[in-house]
Amino acid sequence: MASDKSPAPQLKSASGRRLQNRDRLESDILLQAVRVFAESGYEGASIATIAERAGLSKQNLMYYFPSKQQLYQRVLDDVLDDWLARMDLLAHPDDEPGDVLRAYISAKLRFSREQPWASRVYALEVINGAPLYGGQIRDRVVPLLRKDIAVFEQWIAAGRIAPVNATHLMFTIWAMTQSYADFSAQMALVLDRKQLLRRDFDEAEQLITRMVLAVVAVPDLTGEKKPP
Amino acid sequence: MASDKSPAPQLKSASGRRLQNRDRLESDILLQAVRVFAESGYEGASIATIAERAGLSKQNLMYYFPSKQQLYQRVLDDVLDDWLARMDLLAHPDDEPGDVLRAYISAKLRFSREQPWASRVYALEVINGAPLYGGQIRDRVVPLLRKDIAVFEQWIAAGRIAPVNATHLMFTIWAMTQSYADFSAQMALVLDRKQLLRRDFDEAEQLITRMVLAVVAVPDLTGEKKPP
DNA sequence: GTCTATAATGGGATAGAC
DNA sequence: GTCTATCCCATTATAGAC
Repeated sequence: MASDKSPAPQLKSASGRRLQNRDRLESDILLQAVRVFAESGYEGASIATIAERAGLSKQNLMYYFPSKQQLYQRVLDDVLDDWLARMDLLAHPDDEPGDVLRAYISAKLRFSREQPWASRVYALEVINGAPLYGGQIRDRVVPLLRKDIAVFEQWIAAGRIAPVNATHLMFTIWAMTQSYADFSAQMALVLDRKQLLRRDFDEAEQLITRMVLAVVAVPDLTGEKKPP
Repeated sequence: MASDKSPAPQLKSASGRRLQNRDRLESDILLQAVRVFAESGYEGASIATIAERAGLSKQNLMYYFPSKQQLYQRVLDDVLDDWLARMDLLAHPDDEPGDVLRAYISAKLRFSREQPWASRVYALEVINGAPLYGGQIRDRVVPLLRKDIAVFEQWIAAGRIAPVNATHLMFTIWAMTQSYADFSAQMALVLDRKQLLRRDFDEAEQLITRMVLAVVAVPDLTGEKKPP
């Protein structure tokens, strides 16, 4: 995480504290930045707003992040890092397809619940056609999605799940789970609450899991009815 | 469509042509505006860009739409008008649930295919928390969604479909169909094409329909296997 | 209705003192 | 590393001639 090129090992405590301070400031800035970018988009977000919320001056912020674009790309990098780390679940293609799918849906929904701003910033970029981040998506996200789709296809070839269009199955799982972050404002209006509750996510998880398992014809063992 | 308050009936052809001209200019502007707003968001879009693409000067555009906000709200109004007109399908709750669901999914996907910019502008607004358009969403969209959800619940109560969470069923249908407009850039990258093809939408429709019908336990009669 | 000119604002970025 | 001051540019919006 932190760069390892500290040139003054003799003052370890002081420089360490300084480094810690800098890291803390940077993460404060990034925490506010992801929210502001999610609320207003790249152009709509202003450095001044981010700085104000993080409790420092605009010019001081620009000491840590020399340009708005660099800050934005760093925000997206962190979003991807977090998401990719959580989504390494389909790396076990030999497990039960039902278990893997359940875990995948659960992890993706959890990301929507815990990091809604991250999800939204990424969505905004994709909707706009990924003008600033298309390269990273091509290099980091697309290969992962393709790998997951290949796993689905192996399962189909081995007769472990019913034949479906694996690519679109991935797209729909992505769409359903993602929307609980991106469209939560509209969902909250329909449900007549200020924001989505844990319960809503649990109910969503149950339904999405049932839909996916039903279409690939894997017995649904989640919940209510248990074998006697 | 055109306003009927023409004050000079004696010059019907001239004033009519003028009115026609104005309408044509307005619709040209709106056509470009929805694209630019979809590509860059509200703040990122500039009047100058819209005017340039529509083939007139920035100041001239502002003669027809006195402010950026008014233009934006008019764009969103038109998006909603189009969408609401197409989505009046669940108004026939006595038809076969399977037929209604098929038609609904098909119409929503068609909207994503034919009006991707409209879909994206709306999505951008919702993701940002609907700061400028929340009132209209509450007044026009939410009641419609609630009505559709109530239809699902009537079907469940009558035993015509399996018991599911009707609200989240609506959310997932919305999510899956919407994403074929909003996330088409990423989908195209995964599929290694410049843009989605008609075929992709057809395959999506098949899978989404199968998923929805499977989870509500309605026999799926779409396609491949027909009774002899 | 369309043009030129211009206000007025806001935001990103830089320079330099401390 | 943090602050003050400032530059520079893009953009919305208005005024007024034709």
